[in-house]
Amino acid sequence: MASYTQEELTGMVQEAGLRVTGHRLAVLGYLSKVKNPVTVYELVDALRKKDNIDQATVYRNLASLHEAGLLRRLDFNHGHAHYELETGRASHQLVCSNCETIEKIEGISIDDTVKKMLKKSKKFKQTTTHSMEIYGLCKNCA
Amino acid sequence: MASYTQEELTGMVQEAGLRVTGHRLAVLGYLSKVKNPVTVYELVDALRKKDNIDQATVYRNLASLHEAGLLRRLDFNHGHAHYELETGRASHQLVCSNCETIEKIEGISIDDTVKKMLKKSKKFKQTTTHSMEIYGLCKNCA
DNA sequence: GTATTAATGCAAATAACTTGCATTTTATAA
DNA sequence: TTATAAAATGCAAGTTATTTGCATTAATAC
Repeated sequence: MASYTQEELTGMVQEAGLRVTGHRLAVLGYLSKVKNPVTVYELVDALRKKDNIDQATVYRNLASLHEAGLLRRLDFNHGHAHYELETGRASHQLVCSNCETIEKIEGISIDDTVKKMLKKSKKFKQTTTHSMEIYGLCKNCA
Repeated sequence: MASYTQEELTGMVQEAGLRVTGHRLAVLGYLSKVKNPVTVYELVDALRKKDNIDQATVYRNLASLHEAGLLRRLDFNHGHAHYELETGRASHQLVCSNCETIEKIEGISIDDTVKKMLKKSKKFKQTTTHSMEIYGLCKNCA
């Protein structure tokens, strides 16, 4: 999606107050290149082809980057998490309830809806960025 | 939320093509009485107080009822699934990204948004019911 | 009622994810 | 630079949520 340069990624990591390591940059770099949220398995698999990275390291990096606000963690009821770069903008996707197909939809806004929800809420008065998953059947499964 | 009579629950199970058992009715009955989606743990805990039900049975009933379209399975990035009755209507909730607070918000519609998303989609041409989770910080955590 | 097939309990197995610990590396200070 | 404190890493082992195998029991169909 975004595809940052190595220098930009380094800057992002530093500004987040984290140390710059090859593995950390690799995780972030990979996520900056894909268009759909990826699973940890996919990430480990892809990074293993270049570096010798352990899955524990991948999990720890995902956790620290997420904690620092650089990543978004998504769940599509597939039994494992998906991650994507945190762009600051909302993240909306269609998810197949039968197979593991997902499709990110860009260019729509539900800010008004979120405002309405907050107005009705008793427990929340603010939100951070949000994600929305709409379930259905993909063309293949329909 | 809905709170059906025993007869109504029985009818729902039969129409779904499933056998009517005490445990199955208990699971469905419990879910028909709570207002927010519940965790499996909460369900097991609550049902254990009345019946001697095994957690494997709870999981299997949740799976069969979900498969039959009577339940909705939700995930709030808490590491465990939540379930609620499938009402046919959309399910919208605010979710705290810090603690486990969730709040179901009723009475809003995002049908237009879903239509827009489908129009932009390449992989989907229909959706079933949907759920939307908006993340933020609850008043307690803010 | 009896047969068929699904439901259940219990224990063991998986899958996703986390942690402990000894060993590098990175960033900071001298 | 070089020394140092703190964080990152690999590896193996541990958790937690969820699933499964199997023998037994109960629900529906005939």
